[in-house]
Amino acid sequence: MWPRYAVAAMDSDEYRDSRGKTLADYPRPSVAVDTAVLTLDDEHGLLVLEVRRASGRGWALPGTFLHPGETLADAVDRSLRLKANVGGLHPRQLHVFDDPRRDDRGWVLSVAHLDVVQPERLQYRFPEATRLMPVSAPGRLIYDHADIVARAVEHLRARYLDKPDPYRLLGEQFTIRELRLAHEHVAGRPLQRDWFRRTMEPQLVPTGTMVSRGRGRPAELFRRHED
Amino acid sequence: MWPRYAVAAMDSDEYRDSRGKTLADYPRPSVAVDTAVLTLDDEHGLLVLEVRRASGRGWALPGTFLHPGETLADAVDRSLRLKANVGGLHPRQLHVFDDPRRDDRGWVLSVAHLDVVQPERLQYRFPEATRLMPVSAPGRLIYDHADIVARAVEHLRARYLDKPDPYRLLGEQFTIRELRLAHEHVAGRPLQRDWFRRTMEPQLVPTGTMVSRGRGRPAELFRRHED
DNA sequence: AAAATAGTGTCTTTTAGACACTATGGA
DNA sequence: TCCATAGTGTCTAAAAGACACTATTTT
Repeated sequence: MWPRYAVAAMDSDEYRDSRGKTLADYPRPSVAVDTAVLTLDDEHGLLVLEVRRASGRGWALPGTFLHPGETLADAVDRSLRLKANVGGLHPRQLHVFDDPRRDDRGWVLSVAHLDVVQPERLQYRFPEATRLMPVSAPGRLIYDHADIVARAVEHLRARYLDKPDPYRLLGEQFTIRELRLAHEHVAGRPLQRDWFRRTMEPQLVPTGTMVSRGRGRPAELFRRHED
Repeated sequence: MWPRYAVAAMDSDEYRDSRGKTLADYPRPSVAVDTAVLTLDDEHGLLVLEVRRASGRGWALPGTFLHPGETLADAVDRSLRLKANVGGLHPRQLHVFDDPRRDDRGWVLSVAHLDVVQPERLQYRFPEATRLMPVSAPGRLIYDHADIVARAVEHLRARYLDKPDPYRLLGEQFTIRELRLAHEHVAGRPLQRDWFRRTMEPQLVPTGTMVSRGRGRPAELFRRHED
């Protein structure tokens, strides 16, 4: 047990050692961001964007070190532009990986992020420095990046349970069928057609436009509510 | 758009500037942890532990800077022992606050945490350097600490919806009534007595022991499943 | 006896799931 | 015409919520 005066003296915002340094002057970790960028493919389902390591060997999620004056979202955005030529996204934090020995380059904390993009935004990505892999078989990834992909999918699943495409995998307008197929890819299992319509339709705005895609009766296009 | 060779050259794990420094040698942020320690009081409901600032003015959540070689959980544990004389907890990450200007002492990232403790563990806390406040009225807190409390409660509520006291606010054994009162304090609203028993009892192990607490028919003590 | 609490039976409402039917286009 | 898909009615099963009753204790 500590005497009470010790508490105030050792509070990090006032404590100074014999050389007059504050705790903030002591060694600091590098802070990195690593992002699982997910997108949707009609054939292969949910895909994750991977980038070739600088050494040329192996694949990783796009990431970078946090620069002074930058927010984490800024750093995620910068890393995606730089490593994969993808821009304009809305990253969300997932987890901080903090094992002091996780990175052989030194003391590096990594803030894992999730980002979701429409497939068209990935069409100009660097063709040889990047690849898209199914989230169910992301290949061999460095460090804890496979773990990040798993957390990203888990997060996405929870969000897609009862709301129509909250992360906007689809464009502005879509049929209920397209919406259901997207949700099935996220959920990793088939969803019931009638139940799906009845839960989602009240949360959408009908456009009145009918579209015929392939065989079968034309379907109505819906869009999201403004908010 | 960047030529492909630029990608490899600027990858953070190989890039060197004209002075041969890697990106990891560039300025790094201080990393702090701040923790909303929640506990339960029969009268006042959910309480949050606050500590007096070193300057003596104002209150804050307990926190500290991350030290080299330490995990975030280690830092949380250290800060609670040092500032409040509370130990042996199991913190969970909530969010990284990353506004470069959020702390007037410089560039400081803060990883917000939640921790839940049984009230007895707080009985030896520093009496004048700490206080316990209701989460609904935490008083004036510095920086974004009120936001951390709100996130902590929100997280707790989600976890307490359908599982019996997952964060162990209560001890080893308890009656269904005690469990329900704890859940009502977390939920911030009364819960239905019969529905609550029917959802929780199958998830508990009966001990066979009956206890009489105050008036009314004695109730059976239950305990959690081993896992 | 009165009041308070434990524990349970049962009814109603809501929701999820299942099945089936009609409607409307393309091949 | 056949087939695929859209859209809807309706039944069933499961879950949530509401109400009431009996049981057992303290005051």
